[in-house]
Amino acid sequence: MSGLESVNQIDISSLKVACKDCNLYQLCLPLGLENDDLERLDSIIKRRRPVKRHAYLYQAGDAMRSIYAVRSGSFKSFTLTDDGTEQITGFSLPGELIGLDAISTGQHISTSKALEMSHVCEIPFEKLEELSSVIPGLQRQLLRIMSKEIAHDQSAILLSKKSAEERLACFIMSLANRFEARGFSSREIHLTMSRVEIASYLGLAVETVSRVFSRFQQDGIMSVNRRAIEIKDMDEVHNLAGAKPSSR
Amino acid sequence: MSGLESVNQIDISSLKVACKDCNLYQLCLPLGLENDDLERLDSIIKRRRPVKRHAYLYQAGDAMRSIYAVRSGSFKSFTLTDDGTEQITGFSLPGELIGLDAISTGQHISTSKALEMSHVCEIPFEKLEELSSVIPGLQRQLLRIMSKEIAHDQSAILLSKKSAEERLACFIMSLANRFEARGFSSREIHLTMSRVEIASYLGLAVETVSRVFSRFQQDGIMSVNRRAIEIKDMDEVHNLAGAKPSSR
DNA sequence: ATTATTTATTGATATAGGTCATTCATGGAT
DNA sequence: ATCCATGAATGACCTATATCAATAAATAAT
Repeated sequence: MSGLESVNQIDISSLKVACKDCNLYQLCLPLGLENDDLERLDSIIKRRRPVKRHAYLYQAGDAMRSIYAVRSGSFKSFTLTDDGTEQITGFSLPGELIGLDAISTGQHISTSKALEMSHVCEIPFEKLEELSSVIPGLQRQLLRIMSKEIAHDQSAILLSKKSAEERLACFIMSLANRFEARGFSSREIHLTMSRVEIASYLGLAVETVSRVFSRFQQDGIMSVNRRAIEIKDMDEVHNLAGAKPSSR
Repeated sequence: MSGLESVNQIDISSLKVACKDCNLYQLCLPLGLENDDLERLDSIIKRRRPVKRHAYLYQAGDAMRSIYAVRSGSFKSFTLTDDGTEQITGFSLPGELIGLDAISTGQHISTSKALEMSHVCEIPFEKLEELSSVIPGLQRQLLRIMSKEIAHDQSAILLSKKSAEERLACFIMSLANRFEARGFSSREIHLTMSRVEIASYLGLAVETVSRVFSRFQQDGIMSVNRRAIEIKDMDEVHNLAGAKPSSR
C-alpha cells in the first residue's frame, strides 16, 4: 500500500461519515434530531479532520471559532504553569465535545492535544448557535451536553478531597463507564495517557500512581500491565471510587 | 414595626424588582436583552422568593424544574458522603445561576443551601428553554453563562494540584474578583461561610485553613478577624494564587 | 540488531498537612 | 448579665504522599 493510497483512505474514512451514519450519534450533539434537522446540522460541520498523535487541536489563547466533537481517538486538555508543567484538566473520548469552556470569553483558556491518532468533527460555533435557535432539539441537546460537562467537572472537584486510592479508582471508574456507554468493554481498558498525565490530572505524583496501580494489582482488584488494565473486581473499584473521604 | 409589615416589606423588596431595574442586570441572564425581550424573560420568572439562612433551595435527588438566579445573599452547593459529611462543590454569589448541573439528568445531583438570608429569582427551565429558542440573545447568554461555569469548575479542578496556601489564596482571589464585578470592595471581604465550609471546598482540614489564615496575617498579606478579611497585599495574594505547584 | 531514550516501577527518606486535644472567642438563649 | 453552644485558633504528634534515587522494561533511533 503506497503512502498516497493511505492518505486517501484516511480522507474517505474521515470525511464520508455523516452524522446519521455515525455510531456516536446517540452520545453526541445530534441526539434527538431527525431527517432534515440532522442534515442541516451535518451541513454546517465544516470538515472532519484527522489529528495526529501529539498534535494540537487548539492552544490556550487561540480565538474560539469552533467546538470539536471527538470522532475517534482521545485528547487531553491542559494549561501550563509558569515553569512549563502541564496541568491536565480532563480527557476527552469519542462522542464528547471539546472547547465548551471557551464560549464565554471567545478565547480558549486551555490547550487540547491528541493522545493518539484521532479524528474530530469541527463545528463552527457561530453557525451552531444560529442553527440551535431554529432547531429546538439541537438547543436542547447542546444545553444538556454542557450541563453534563458541568456535572462531570463538579465531580472532578471532589477529587481534591479524596485519597490517592480513591482518586485512581474514580478515574478508572469514569473511564470504564464512558467506554461502556460507547459500546466498548468496561473491563478491559487500554489507557491512551501516560502515568505522568494521569498523575497530573489526579493531582498526585507519578510514583504514587504507579504504587497505587501496583497495590490494586496485588489486591486482585485489577491486572495492570503498563497501559493495559483489566478490571477483575468491578464492585471493589466501585466501592473505592464511591467511598467518600473519612470524616471525623 | 410589626411582623406583618415586615413580611410585606420583604415581599415588596423581593417581588417588585424587575430585571430591567435589577442592579445585577449586566451579570445575570438578561445581559444583552432589551425592552420586549427583557419583559418576556421577566414574565416567566415565576416568583422572587426569600430563602432563610440554612434553608434549602433544593436537595440532591429533587426533580429539576427551575434554575435559580441569586438576587442577594449566598449559597453553598454540596453532596453528602455515606457518613453524612458535606462535600462542598461551590459557592454562589448574587447574579450567579444555581442548578445548571441538573439540566442533563433532570434531577439535582447536589444540594443547595443558603449561607445567609438570601433572595433568588426562580426561572422555570422549560419556559426558559422555549423562550431562548425565540430570543437569540437569551440563548447566547445562557450558553455563555454555562460556559463560564465550566471554565470556573475547571479552574477549581486545578486546586487538587496545589498546596494549602495556594488553595486558600485562589479561594480568596476568586471571591475578591467576584465581589469586585458586583461593585463591592475587593479588599474588604466578609465571608459568609465557615472555616469548615471553606476547608470542605478546598479539600483541606479546618485546622489547616485556620493556620494558613494566621500565616497570611503574620506575613502581612491580609488581616483576618474571624469572617472579616482585609486584603493588604493584593499582588501577593495574586502571586500565591497564580503560583503553580512546583514541578520537578 | 544495537543503542539510546522515554516510561514505568520500586525503595528509602522527608515533609506537608491531617488528626487529636485544648483553649479562646463569640453570639444567641435563658 | 450569665450561661451555653458553636466556631476559630493553636500546639503536639502522626501518617499519607511527595521527593530523591536507582533500576527495569519498552519504544524509538541509528
